[in-house]
Amino acid sequence: MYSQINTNISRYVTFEKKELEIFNSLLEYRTVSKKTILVHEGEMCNFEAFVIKGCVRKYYIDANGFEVILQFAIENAWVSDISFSIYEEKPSRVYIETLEDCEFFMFSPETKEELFVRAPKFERAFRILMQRSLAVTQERLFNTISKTATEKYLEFLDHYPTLSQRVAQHYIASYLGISAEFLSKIRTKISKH
Amino acid sequence: MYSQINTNISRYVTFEKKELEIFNSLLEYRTVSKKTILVHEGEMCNFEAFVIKGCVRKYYIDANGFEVILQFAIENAWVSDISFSIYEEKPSRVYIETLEDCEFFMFSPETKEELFVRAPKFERAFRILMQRSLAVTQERLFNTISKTATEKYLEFLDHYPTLSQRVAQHYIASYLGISAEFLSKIRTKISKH
DNA sequence: TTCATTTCTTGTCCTAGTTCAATGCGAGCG
DNA sequence: CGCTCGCATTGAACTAGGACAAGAAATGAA
Repeated sequence: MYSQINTNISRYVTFEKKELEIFNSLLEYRTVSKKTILVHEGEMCNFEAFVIKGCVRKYYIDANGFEVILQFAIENAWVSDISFSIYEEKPSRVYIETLEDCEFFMFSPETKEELFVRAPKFERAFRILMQRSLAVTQERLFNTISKTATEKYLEFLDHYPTLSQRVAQHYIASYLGISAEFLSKIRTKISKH
Repeated sequence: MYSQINTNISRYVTFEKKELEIFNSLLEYRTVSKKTILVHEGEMCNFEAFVIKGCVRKYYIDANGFEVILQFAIENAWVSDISFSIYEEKPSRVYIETLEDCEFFMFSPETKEELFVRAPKFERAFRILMQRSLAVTQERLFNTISKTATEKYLEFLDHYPTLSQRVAQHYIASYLGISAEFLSKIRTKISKH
């Protein structure tokens, strides 16, 4: 049960058995059914979640009421609203919603702090995870600015080959920052070569 | 001399005098004159820099040879290519260039590691800095996708009021993901209300 | 002070992507 | 089994923003 998350957290930092035991003991296992909203705008995002199974989307709603998907998280990915910071106590501006039936491991900010006190090496692991998320987000920002819709879509397929089978097209369009109709047109053009 | 950077690093974590002394002793002070490129594409980015004075830009060059500015860093900001990771040994894809004469404090990856060994609490401070950068980048991604060019420009002015006086318009355009000509048109429209 | 280089502006034409319908099409549900 | 209802497709008209070109203004080196 813990092997997935332990492999994930050990990717850049090597832990001793004892440290992983502390880690595992603090995790909260939770199943959530399809189409459940875990965080609403304006609420506090009081968890950090590791996806064991399933798929979620994290999104903002813009001034005109349009959803903008910031992240899809599938198996072995982490999701939370990091713009929330315990230090600033700002409420979340994002929504996090399951797209499939999901299994998670979750942390509250308090248990995360407890983890850092009891096994400080995790501070390092989470720093590196954070760093990688930042790298991914910067890459995405660059793509969003510099590539055409078609290029973005092809890159998406390349990068997340399974996801296009699992989530609705209009979610992918929202992730890419284009309209659902235009994505459909791109797809028909691509399919005829 | 160290007060700026010590205030910055102590913003979310409280350090003892001794810890700050270790930190300061590992910093490398460096002055760099205007229009110097600190990292070229394909090179390793072997530093993390804190801007004491001056202004730099960090940018990619896209497939068509266009620059896309990812970040401006002015006084009290950190800049480095985080997509570089010691763990992956990938060469940098970004350029970092000074726009004014600059003063920096710099870390190499090795001295950063040394810092973490000698004063592990810094691991936490850098995790939180990372977290904040991620929040800023996500906000920018959201704005890039959901706002019009005019909205983005007004928000930029609001967010970085001094920067528009300090850097060339076409750099701001590149940061906003729009053409320099179009930014000029936006500006004339705004100035006539 | 002058010349050169870079930056900014303005106009015209052009295109990638949007908006708004209308229609088709599965999949879940009674 | 048929009926929704959300999802995808297609088309036509529209627009935000880009590309190009040429001139004006500012900066800076000698």
